[in-house]
Amino acid sequence: MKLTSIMQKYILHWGEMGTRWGVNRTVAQIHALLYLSPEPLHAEEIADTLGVARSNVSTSIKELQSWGLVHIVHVMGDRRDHFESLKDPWEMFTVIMEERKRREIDPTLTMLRACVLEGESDKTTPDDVKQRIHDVLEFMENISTWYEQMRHVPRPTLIKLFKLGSKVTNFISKKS
Amino acid sequence: MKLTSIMQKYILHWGEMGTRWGVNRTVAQIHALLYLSPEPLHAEEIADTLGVARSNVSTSIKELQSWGLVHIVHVMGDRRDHFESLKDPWEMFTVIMEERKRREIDPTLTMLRACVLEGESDKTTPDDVKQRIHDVLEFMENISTWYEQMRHVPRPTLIKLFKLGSKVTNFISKKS
DNA sequence: CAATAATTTCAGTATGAACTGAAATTTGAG
DNA sequence: CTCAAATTTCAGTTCATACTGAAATTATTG
Repeated sequence: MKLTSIMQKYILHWGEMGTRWGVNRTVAQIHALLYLSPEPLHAEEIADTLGVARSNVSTSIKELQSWGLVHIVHVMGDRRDHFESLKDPWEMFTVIMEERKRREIDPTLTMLRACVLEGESDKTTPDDVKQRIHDVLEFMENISTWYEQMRHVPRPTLIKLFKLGSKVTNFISKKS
Repeated sequence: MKLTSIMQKYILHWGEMGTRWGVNRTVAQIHALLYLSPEPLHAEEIADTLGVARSNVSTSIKELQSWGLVHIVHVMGDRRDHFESLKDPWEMFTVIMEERKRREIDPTLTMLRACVLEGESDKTTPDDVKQRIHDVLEFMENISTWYEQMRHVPRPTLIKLFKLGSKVTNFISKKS
């Protein structure tokens, strides 16, 4: 696959940004490439296009599949696996949110609850310290519950809400 | 500073989670320690408590200050700098959001706009590829604008909105 | 059921970021 | 202004993770 200057710029930047998240450069680059690509690509083509080892592509694709961002596709008369990315930015966004919640928020909630529980029978930890742990727990539980509710709202409604922006708050702040 | 079992658990977990973000372990641990600590700590005490080099604390504190999560405090009759963390989870959250937007979203928007611009005078990139870059730009601009609006909403209103959760959507989906 | 293509695994290597400790610099007190 | 304490800088080292290439495994075709 031949990359135009624009595609290169996009893929390189995405790779950089990936490292700022928990994602490594190659994984992010492959995702960018598959997102841009008009048709599904097979592993070797990805390796050639990005200049990385075939085996590296294999591992990275696995990672992207575990996020649910990339899916296998089969092409008639070709035994090789082909891969394609989700194409809807909104969907990619929600998939990533979902997964980050699962990998980061949920384990933290578990840890915080364990701390609070242990705190009940622990006389050595000062009360104000316990209080602060409790504050974090409460905050994250709020975020979590809010998110749980929001993700069950139908997409069109969500988009409408989104488009409204701060207009929703005019209404809310009035009714005390 | 003596860490109780609970505090250790909290700080170690926070350190782990830090690495999942862009933050390194020590930086995250120091932040956790300062958040829990009832009073501001000086660098050496932090180094001793966490078992890291004095110089490492210096660098990490700089990082935390650049995020606006930690501030210098001076204690009467002590020339050493002391440090304290923001204590309000909501405030910490918004500070982090703000900074991540600045470091991650804004540069990406710049890149995407450059791609779209270059695309206007580029005949080599297929139209559907250009379209997809445009889609991402549009999506991120939406997020960005929404965020800009939301951050100017007064905190109490925001919290109210938050507490409402998906109740806001009942209203919205009705008026088509 | 070969033969071959495709994919995955994995041991070893490369790379980059984090960390240390010593030296340099800055700050503050007398 | 001098001295000591506090802080920062930085060259070298450690450590974690990404990456490679070869070998092993799995799948597909005739």
